[in-house]
Amino acid sequence: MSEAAAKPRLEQQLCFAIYSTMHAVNKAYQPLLEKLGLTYPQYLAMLVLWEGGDVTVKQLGERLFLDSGTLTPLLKRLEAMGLIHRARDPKDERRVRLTLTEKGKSLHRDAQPVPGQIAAAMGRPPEDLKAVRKELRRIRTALLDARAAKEAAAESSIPPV
Amino acid sequence: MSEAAAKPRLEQQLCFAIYSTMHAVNKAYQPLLEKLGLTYPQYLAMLVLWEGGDVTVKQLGERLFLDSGTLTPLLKRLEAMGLIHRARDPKDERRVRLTLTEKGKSLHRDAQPVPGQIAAAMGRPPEDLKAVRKELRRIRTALLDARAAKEAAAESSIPPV
DNA sequence: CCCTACTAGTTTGTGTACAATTGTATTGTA
DNA sequence: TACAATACAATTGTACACAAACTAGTAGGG
Repeated sequence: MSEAAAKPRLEQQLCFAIYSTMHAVNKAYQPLLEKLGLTYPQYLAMLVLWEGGDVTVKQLGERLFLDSGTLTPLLKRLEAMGLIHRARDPKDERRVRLTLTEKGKSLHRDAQPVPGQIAAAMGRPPEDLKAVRKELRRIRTALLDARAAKEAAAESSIPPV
Repeated sequence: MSEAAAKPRLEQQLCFAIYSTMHAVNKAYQPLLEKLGLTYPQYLAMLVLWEGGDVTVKQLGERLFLDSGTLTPLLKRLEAMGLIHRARDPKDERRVRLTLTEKGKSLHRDAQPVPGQIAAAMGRPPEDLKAVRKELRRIRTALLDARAAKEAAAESSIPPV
């Protein structure tokens, strides 16, 4: 008889909160990144490259938790924009090394205000958000580990632990 | 000279934590939902329909924070699977009402264990996750409000507040 | 009643995401 | 050296996600 049973379960799910907040984040970035000509995933890739040195596609994928199927077309677009250069590593032709062009490097300056504007839109000092960030990363790790454990168990007949 | 300046900024960003955790969530759901023949967004739509009554596309979009451009093809797939029925509302032909088929209703039973399995994979009792969920929803609202305020300001020459 | 504005949904085009497959290069091992 | 196993990236096919343009239906003011 209590109304609790009839109450929406959707809004009570953490996963949906992550899902819908991600969309809101994307929409918040969109007008800021539009000026730079970037999408949010493209911006993330540029963030990694701005941090330093040249990187392989695999290394970028490990940082962003994305595979080459997603990154290859994304990186081709960045290359077409003249922001990066893609070239097979002469030392290991399997790898593709990514380097910033001058245009790509100079875009870093234009992107400086972005994090601050997003933080402002979130409406709370970064300290308060640290706990959320930390917990999200713990969840991410837990979910990915559970997945990896299951895959390992499926491949070998040896049960995990 | 401090190493802090050289430290990766990507991992310090809450937005990236949301972004990458969302992907992990998606991957965690995938093997569970595969048995039901659903994707995660399709599952969310079914959750709303399972909650009760028939719903219009617009109402569903408000619940899921998705627009009709995303929902129309998704709902067509659910209809093709025989899970839902889509029909124009005779009272207002602009609206499309969504109703569950018997097959769609019976799928609810098969989906019962899913939330529990996901919660288990997250590796912490739901109480600990409530704070995160709450804060994410606050962030989502703040970002969407900021966006709405900007749109309103752009449309009228009257400055907001 | 007519005409305009508005609303709901569909379509189109671009850009992620990812599983699965393919192609090429490297490594390990007999 | 041969040659199987592995590793890295690209390709293919499916499914979101959203802006913008489009279609059709409704409501409101004259």
